[in-house]
Amino acid sequence: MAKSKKTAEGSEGGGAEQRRLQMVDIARLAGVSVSTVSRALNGSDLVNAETRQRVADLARSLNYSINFGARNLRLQENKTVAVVVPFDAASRQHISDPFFLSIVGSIADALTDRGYDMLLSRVDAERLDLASHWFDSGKAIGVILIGQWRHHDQLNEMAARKLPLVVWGGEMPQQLYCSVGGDNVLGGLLATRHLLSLGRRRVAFIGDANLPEVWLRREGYVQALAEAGLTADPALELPAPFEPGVATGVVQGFCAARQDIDAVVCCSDVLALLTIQALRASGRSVPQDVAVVGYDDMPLAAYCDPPLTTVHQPVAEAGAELVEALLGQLRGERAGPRTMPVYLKLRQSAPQSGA
Amino acid sequence: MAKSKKTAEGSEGGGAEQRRLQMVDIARLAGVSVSTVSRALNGSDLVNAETRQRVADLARSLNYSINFGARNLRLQENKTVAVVVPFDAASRQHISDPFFLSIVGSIADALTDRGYDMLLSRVDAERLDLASHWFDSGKAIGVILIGQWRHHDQLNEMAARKLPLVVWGGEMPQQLYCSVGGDNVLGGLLATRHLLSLGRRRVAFIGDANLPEVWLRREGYVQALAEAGLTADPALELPAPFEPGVATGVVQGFCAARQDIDAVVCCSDVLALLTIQALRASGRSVPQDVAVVGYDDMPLAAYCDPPLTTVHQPVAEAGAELVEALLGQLRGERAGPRTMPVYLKLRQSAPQSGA
DNA sequence: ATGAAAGCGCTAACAG
DNA sequence: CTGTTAGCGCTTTCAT
Repeated sequence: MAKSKKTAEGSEGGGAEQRRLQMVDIARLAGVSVSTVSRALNGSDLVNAETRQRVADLARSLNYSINFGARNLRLQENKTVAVVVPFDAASRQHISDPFFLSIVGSIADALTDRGYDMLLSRVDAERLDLASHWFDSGKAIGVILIGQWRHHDQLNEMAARKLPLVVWGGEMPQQLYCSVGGDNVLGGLLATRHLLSLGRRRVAFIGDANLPEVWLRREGYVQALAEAGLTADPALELPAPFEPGVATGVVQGFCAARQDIDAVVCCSDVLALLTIQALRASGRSVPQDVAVVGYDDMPLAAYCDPPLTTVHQPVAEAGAELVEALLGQLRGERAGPRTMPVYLKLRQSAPQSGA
Repeated sequence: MAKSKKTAEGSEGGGAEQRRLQMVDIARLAGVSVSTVSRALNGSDLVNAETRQRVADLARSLNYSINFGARNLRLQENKTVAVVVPFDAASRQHISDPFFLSIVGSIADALTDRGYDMLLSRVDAERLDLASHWFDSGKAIGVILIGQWRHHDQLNEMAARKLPLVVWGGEMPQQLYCSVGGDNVLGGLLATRHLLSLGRRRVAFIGDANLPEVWLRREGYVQALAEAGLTADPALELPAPFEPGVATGVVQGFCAARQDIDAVVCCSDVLALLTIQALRASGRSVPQDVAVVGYDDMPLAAYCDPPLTTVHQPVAEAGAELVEALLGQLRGERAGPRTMPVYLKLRQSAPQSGA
């Protein structure tokens, strides 16, 4: 408000705490015009090598860095990508699932490697469409959304509006947006098939099939059951959400009620952990009485009690895939959804039959 | 490069996929000047209420959002904060410790609540000073750094350069920068005192005391030992880093070599997990033979094997504290370091004596 | 109550 | 090779 001092606060005094250095300053000091400084700093060969060096040195010694806001405005360019993590509005649960956090880290690396900045934010999982704000406002050139949640429809609509968008999640029929994700059907299949190979026959499935990824995993689950001549029993399915706060009670109730199950496929490692606790609370041991398979293979999965047998998701590669998909889209490429391989990591919660 | 089409691509055709809507567009459609649109959208009462409404409606129906780059440039203002997570250059370990990730989530919430954006990035832990780039380049109004690591000196220098900076970490003597952190001395004290109260006498300490936070925790460790009439035995201290990749081998070697220890204070929950694994590998049980206390109380600490007794850090409050400290600094307040209380969360890895 | 014009820090024609 | 000039999209005096 009250800061209209234009040119003042020069180089004389000792208290230049405030104004940020800009091109005109280094231009003056170097005795050239701002254009020359601009060119020099951008390594243009239109400027004398000696001058270029002098300007560069001066800039470095003064610790000058360019004002990207101005540069971007002028160039109509932007190197920022918005990464948006949905949160559960009801519980207002924070970003906390280790898997989502890992994906974010992976994206951060991929963006950094390519010279992009990452704007991280959260959005109400019921209003995924609000994520387009980052693009609309020019703050980001595109959006990477972590998870589809319950709003496939909103995502399709965003894609229809030509929002540069990539979503971590499963590939659904008639999908307009670009998704990148693990092979969920395969994951569900491998997990279930393994449990059946252990001789288990009452295999429960824990996860909210309203979410595309879970729906697909359930497809794999059903398919594996069919291979073994079994059909899915609705009584063995529990639509628990990913948020531990909400899931805990639900899972406890389920485990206490279903004393007949001998195996569980969980849709995240955190759910698997909760399930194991609930099973023990109801007097059963894991894996002896009930074998449990998790999903994600989070970094800590190997250090749980017992170490989790789980479906490994390709987190390390995920970041690069998501970023490449987005940049490809911006280059005008018509990138379709991408499904990445997953595999079953065997540990103690559902060990190899011999173990 | 090849996009100099100025005014064209108007309202006629059907293929207006490209150019982003701007004030001049809605001005034209509303039949007013851009100044009026600007004022209307900013709720200035200099504009006729009816006009203001009409403009607002039009903007909303067209899904217009303002270009913040331009706005910020004009207003010399910026609502973006850089959050920087150091990474280990040697191992190129990703952001992965659950504790750091939790802190980031907490900061994200705090910033969102206050209407700020968060730019997330990583920096080489040996060159923390590079984090100032976000400020220097005008991309962010300040920097929140997660952890002090080995470069207290660089942080002091950054603060001396008047960089708006807040660091998660411990309070060190002669510190020029603003830090916010848990009470590390107290944490170390509580952990050690508890183990001693269990009758343990050979208490190891695992953590790299070159890091200020660890150094302070060790102070508490030494203090608790002194209370019990003991002195720290250098042979019981292991300077293991936080990165699991590097730490694993070091911890295994230590546990195999030191068969005499009966308790361990670890400087993170992940280190505690690694330690427990290593102890078991060398034939000892936890907590019977060796009791283990972790640090952080990460979300999964309760679900490990065994559930971890650990020093609880105030993650949920941390975000707000860090953000407030930074904003205070920007308002010119001379905010000193802030130390937040911690407490010991008792679980099975070092249970209450009765258990 | 509204419009015209200037300018935030930078880049890119366009002249020299 | 270098300087002058115009303008990115917006806000804000200054005139109406």
